[in-house]
Amino acid sequence: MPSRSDRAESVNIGEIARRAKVSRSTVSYALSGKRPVSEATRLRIQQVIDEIGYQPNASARALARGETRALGLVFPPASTHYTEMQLEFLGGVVEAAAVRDYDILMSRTGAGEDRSFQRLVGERRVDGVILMEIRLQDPRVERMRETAFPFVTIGRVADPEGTAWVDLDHQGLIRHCVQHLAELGHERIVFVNRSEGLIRLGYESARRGQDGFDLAVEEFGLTGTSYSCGDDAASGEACVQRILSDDPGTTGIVTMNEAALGGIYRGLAHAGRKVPHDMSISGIAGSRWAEAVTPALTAADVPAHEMGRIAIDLLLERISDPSAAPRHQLLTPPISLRASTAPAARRTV
Amino acid sequence: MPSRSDRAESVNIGEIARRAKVSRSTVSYALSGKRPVSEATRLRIQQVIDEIGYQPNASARALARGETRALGLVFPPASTHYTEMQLEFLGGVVEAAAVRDYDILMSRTGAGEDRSFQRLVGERRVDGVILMEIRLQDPRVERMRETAFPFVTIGRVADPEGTAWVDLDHQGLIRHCVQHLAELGHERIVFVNRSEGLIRLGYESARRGQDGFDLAVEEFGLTGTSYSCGDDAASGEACVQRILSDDPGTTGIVTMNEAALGGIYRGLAHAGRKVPHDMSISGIAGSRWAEAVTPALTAADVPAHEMGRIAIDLLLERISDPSAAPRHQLLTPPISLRASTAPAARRTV
DNA sequence: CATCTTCGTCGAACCGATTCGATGACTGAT
DNA sequence: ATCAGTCATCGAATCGGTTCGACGAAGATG
Repeated sequence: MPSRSDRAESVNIGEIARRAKVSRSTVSYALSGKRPVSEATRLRIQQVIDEIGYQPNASARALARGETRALGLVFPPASTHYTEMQLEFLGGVVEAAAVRDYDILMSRTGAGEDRSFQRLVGERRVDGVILMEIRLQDPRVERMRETAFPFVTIGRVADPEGTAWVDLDHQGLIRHCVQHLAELGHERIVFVNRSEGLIRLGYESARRGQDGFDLAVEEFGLTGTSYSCGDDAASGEACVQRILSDDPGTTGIVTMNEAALGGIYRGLAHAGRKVPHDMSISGIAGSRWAEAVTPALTAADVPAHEMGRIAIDLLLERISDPSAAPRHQLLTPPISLRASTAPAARRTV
Repeated sequence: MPSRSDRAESVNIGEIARRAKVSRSTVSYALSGKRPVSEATRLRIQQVIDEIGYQPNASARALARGETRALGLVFPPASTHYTEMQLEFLGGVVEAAAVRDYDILMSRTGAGEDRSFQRLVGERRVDGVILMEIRLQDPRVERMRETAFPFVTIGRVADPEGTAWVDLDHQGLIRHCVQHLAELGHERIVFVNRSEGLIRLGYESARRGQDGFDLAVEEFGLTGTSYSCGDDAASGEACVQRILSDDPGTTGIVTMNEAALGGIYRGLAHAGRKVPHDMSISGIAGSRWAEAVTPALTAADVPAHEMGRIAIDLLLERISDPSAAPRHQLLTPPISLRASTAPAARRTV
């Protein structure tokens, strides 16, 4: 049975102090530079450190300093599928954090169950959190607002006043897609949104994308119908069948559902519709998904990696100066013209 | 200027003790149950806790207990693209860890630069680490072996003796794919591996998959050529062009490169080859990628989510009993027959 | 030469928990 | 009535750092 004293004998600051024949505080000051230390002792200390390979214990430091140098990334539970964009975003976050000497702690937060979330914030495991998958009305955001714990949202709530956030302008981007199709002469188009469930929950990108579609359809005087669609290929295929049976005269599809994209293409192929000759498609998607389909998708490329970096910067800003007004950033990436859109064919239905 | 005493006045165990009129140690015992506490005081303490919402500080607890209740996930740097499988795996890891009350700390480790890795292990931010993207000869593994820090590898090194790991049997799975094509009568097949760079680095799955292909081609008496291919659609398309110009008589493709899959299909479409009529394809891929292409890919579905769970279990085993012999698990998921393979056509070249 | 700084260093307190040994109250057996 | 044995609780030490106030020595100033 391990007794209290025979812990893993990690080298600690006391050991360094002893060997360098100085006090522990001097070692600390030599390392942090917060008070002057003579060149001679600094050298002696450094030598000892190099010799036995000392690295300060993170928990002890966190306790003493009152900051953990870790940030939380609260991402959605497994039920919803992950998208390329989320992964890309995660990479950006981790990378940007590492550069600034912060670690990223992952947390999944489900609907009611927020145990892991409580661990992060309540037990002060992190200095701030990034909330993903924001809903227009989001209880997590309300809670964070109350507790004054530093946070940033990816996506924005209905009333984002006083919160820091970074978001894609889904409304504007979808409007652009519609405009693009309208300019190509398409008149009967559809919108393939994400799943019914996400929309009902008030998932902000789905809602704002929907608004963008509805407004744009009216603005350009088109006929537009909307469909919700699960985040997988099979749902995409089924969705296309519905679309074509509802209105065989449809010539354009706008979508935000990158995971269903492969299925949408497959459904069209089965129905004998060629892209872009018989059907034009455009939307919002990570560039790798957009380029994985044939023909490649004309789409607004989500700069997910950069969004990760921005999120970190906004969050660190909140942490270092909590009293400053929160900033935000609304991104509008340009639409990459690829091969999936073409002028509307003169159809004689 | 904030002075030392006006920290964020988080409620601490002392505050609880004061209000409940007991000592701090009693509060601690009431919470941990490591010593008996009378029902009356336990209730009083619990009441105070509920009232002012106390949660023990993680850093302090980590320092006192000598364990952080966090695990590190060391994943590859951004240069290589992420695959569906990695994301799925990450989800499995985070979920399994959460269930066991552990958090996951992310770290990217590049070739030489292992600053973030040092933070995790050297500063004892975590109790153990999971290493991804293992190479046959992996310096990280050697280092971990020496330091006796608990770890698990995803994928196994050339000599995995004495390490805990979970891996896909790439060699066996690729052999199965080849066998499947051989049984369908294909005689001239190719292998589309991952990128040249990864193979050269000794990336274990790429190497073992290659071995599987080479051995199987010999075993079944086929003609087989291997190609390396970047992790993106464009590379996949280019690769198909090379394949068809090198040997137009090729009728089967086996691949481990899920990110290039879309490009492979596109290249075949451009060349006028129909899948599976003119060309059969099978391989190893996450089921979502396999089903995103048309026709859907006959492939060994990577149980990435489950691998994450297994990795956590193996790691926690190492942590709780470092002296026990490390265990491992080699997974051989069955091949899902989808629509991308068919009997070889009688070609008259 | 006494006084005032400045510099370098030290000891002690502190961060917020856990855990060990000790102590006092109560119970039950003798 | 006494003594041993539980049971509940407390105080103090500890984990490994950081930071504050103090203090002695050296150099500058008058």
